[in-house]
Amino acid sequence: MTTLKKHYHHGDLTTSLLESASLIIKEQGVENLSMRKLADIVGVSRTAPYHHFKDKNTLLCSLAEQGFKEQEKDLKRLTHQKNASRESFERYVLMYLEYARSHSEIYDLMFGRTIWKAGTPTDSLKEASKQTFKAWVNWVEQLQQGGVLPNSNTPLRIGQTTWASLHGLARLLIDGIYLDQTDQSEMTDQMIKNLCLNDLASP
Amino acid sequence: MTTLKKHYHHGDLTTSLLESASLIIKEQGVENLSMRKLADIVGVSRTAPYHHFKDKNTLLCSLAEQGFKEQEKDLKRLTHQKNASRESFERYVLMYLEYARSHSEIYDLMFGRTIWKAGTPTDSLKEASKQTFKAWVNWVEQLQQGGVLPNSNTPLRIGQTTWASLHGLARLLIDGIYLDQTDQSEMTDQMIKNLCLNDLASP
DNA sequence: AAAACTATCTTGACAGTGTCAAAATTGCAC
DNA sequence: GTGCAATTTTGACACTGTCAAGATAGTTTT
Repeated sequence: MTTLKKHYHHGDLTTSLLESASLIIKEQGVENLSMRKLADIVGVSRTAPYHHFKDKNTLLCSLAEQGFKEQEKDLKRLTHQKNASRESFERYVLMYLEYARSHSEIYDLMFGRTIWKAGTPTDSLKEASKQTFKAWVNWVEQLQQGGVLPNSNTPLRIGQTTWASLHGLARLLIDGIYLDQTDQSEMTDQMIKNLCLNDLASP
Repeated sequence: MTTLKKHYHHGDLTTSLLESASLIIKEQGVENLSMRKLADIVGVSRTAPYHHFKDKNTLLCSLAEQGFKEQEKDLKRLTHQKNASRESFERYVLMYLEYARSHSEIYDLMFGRTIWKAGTPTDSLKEASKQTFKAWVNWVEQLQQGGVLPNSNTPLRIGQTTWASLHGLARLLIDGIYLDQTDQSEMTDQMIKNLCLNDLASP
């Protein structure tokens, strides 16, 4: 973005576009990203991006895909660590919510309707999201075996519901409905309690 | 919408716009609602709507507000019914998810970023949503007293988290991420189990 | 070396969007 | 009927995504 060559051929427009787009949506939100502004910032004509991305939707899918890849890496690291303790799970929940907060626009692309309903998810994106979810379910399985998450159902089902809960919380924190910082942290604490298997041992 | 008078003055443009807008977003999604098309359908010029709604955002807020009002009514009915049983809660959860599914576009307006983040919620909308949430918390309190929801925290906090979970599930069902019908119903069942206080009585 | 080819980028154009300012039309109170 | 206020229209502007056709540069072939 900073290095703008004045050659006819840009060099590596594809990644340049992705980087700039990522920056724009981070700072101004996805609704303020236009292909034309993006092209302008990268220093190229309006339609140049269309030789690297079929359309705007495809570009957004690419952005979302990066997010999934990153999340999958985090999950796999946790799973290989083989530390399925409650503390470990708590750390992940906090990490998940922090990611959602600090990359709220990417998060919205990953799970929001912009791509999944209004747009059309790329095959590549669908695959990435599926892979990430699989990594999540794997970790949930470990957490069940570690006695952190309930064993009352399959890893898939427990994974779906606890993730839905986490996702719901993330959305509320992100979408501008809950802004009070105190509420946010206490909601998170309570949510963890809701998700985890209660320790029923008497004191 | 069906009755189009050819007078200069439309009669009741405000409600006519709301009705048509509601129909359009239901059938084509909120991203396919344009002020111009809307005006055209109602049989009025492009800018006529702007004398009834400050801008598109305000119109959408009005739509969302209707949704909140309806939801509040449902909740108050439940509360006055004083039947804080698990069955009653289950019915509400199913009803909530069914509303989200069948009015997915309105639901998205009520809780999504279109209004709350990308746009600016009207004072009137903020008030309506606050009122609805209060009604929800009131019912949660009854459910806690009825031993359906956990008593480990205040009605506000428990209300926030269980609603977040419900909302997360609703979003997944709505936003096109989970489409498989079998998964949907089993996820719902499991979610209810997660939310409710487990009956620990031995058989 | 020149010529042919391919990848990349640009210009021009079209249909669509939200919304503002000024002008036109109408219904109602007097 | 006259005046006023509510309502609607026309014109305009600055945007948007994206297509078709042409221009340019780097690469390969001869």
